[in-house]
Amino acid sequence: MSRTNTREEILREAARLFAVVGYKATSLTDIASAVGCSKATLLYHFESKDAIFVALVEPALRQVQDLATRLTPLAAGPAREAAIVGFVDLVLTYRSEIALIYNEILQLLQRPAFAPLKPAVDALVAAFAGRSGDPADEVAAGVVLAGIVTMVVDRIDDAGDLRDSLIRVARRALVTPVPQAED
Amino acid sequence: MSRTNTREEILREAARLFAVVGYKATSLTDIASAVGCSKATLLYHFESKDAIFVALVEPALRQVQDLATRLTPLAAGPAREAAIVGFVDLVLTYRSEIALIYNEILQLLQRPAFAPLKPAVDALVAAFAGRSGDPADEVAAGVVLAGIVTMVVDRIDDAGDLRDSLIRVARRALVTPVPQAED
DNA sequence: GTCTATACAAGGATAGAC
DNA sequence: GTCTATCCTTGTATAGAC
Repeated sequence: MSRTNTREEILREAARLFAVVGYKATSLTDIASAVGCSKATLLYHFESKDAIFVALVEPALRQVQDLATRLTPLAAGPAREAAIVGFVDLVLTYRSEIALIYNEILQLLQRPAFAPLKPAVDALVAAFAGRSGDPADEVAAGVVLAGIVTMVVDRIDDAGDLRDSLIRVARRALVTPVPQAED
Repeated sequence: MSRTNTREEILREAARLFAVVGYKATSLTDIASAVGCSKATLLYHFESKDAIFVALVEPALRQVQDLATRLTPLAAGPAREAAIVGFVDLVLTYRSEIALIYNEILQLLQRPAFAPLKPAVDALVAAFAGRSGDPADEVAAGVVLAGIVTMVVDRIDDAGDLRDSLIRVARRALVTPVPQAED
């Protein structure tokens, strides 16, 4: 099969497959058959499976670096505001590429053994959100919950004030009014 | 080699290896040689490599469910506070087990192609933290940054107010005073 | 319970023809 | 540029002796 843009097709199909089943779970054979070519053709256009992945996320990588560069000359206050808005927009723009990376975890969590986790996490998120039912509050709750988990892994050897810092940022982030219950 | 607690030893060594090199990157052969037994012995005690992993994270899973259950009878306000403190403590307690899951991503990010990402993320975190240098502010910054990324992936199909919600929670969470610069 | 030996499948990657 | 065929390695799992 002859094409003008085999390389692009490989990237497109690889992105689709990585997004659906994850990077590790996608084999060169899978990509090849999706594209309609052989594994050898894949490896003619890309040095390795790894290289395909890197090619996919590379534009996003560059944009993060650009954002960081743009922040450098700014004073602390404006830098923070620019970082917040710039980062949110960046992440939204490259959500598919980021999902490629996060899917490695989602694959793990989708096993039957983890099924009971979902309702428990939902209950936690609702509690974080003050049971308001407001989507904005649930987003905030999700940010806090996921952020806490990530930071603990990131600072796995921390022996200091991590606990207090986490609790304080969570309280700050979740300052919406709580609906009054009567009993 | 005869042991009273081969099963425990398998879990211990598997946890160590999974934590160091990741789940996927750890083979049954690796675990067997760390324990000092054969692959066949591993598979006598556990149905599969997967079963070893599940056995490792299962206690953490149960604790999350327990926490969610404890929150159920509480009113919104107390539930939120109990959720925050309970969740932080839970995550800190089971950090190693959680790291097992997150290592799948960390493996990806540790490749050479992603090396330039680290300084860029550090700059973003510093900007989020208002360049205060305070560790507590950097923890807050990390929570917000990681939380935003996770939520965007989680709500990948969102077409609504996600952007605004994210920006607002970030501003709320990062309300520390910013050092004044003179120019 | 534990071992050795082995079977089996699948993945990434390469050689060389066309 | 693309293919077929093949190689090598690794992971999972089983059989059967001890």
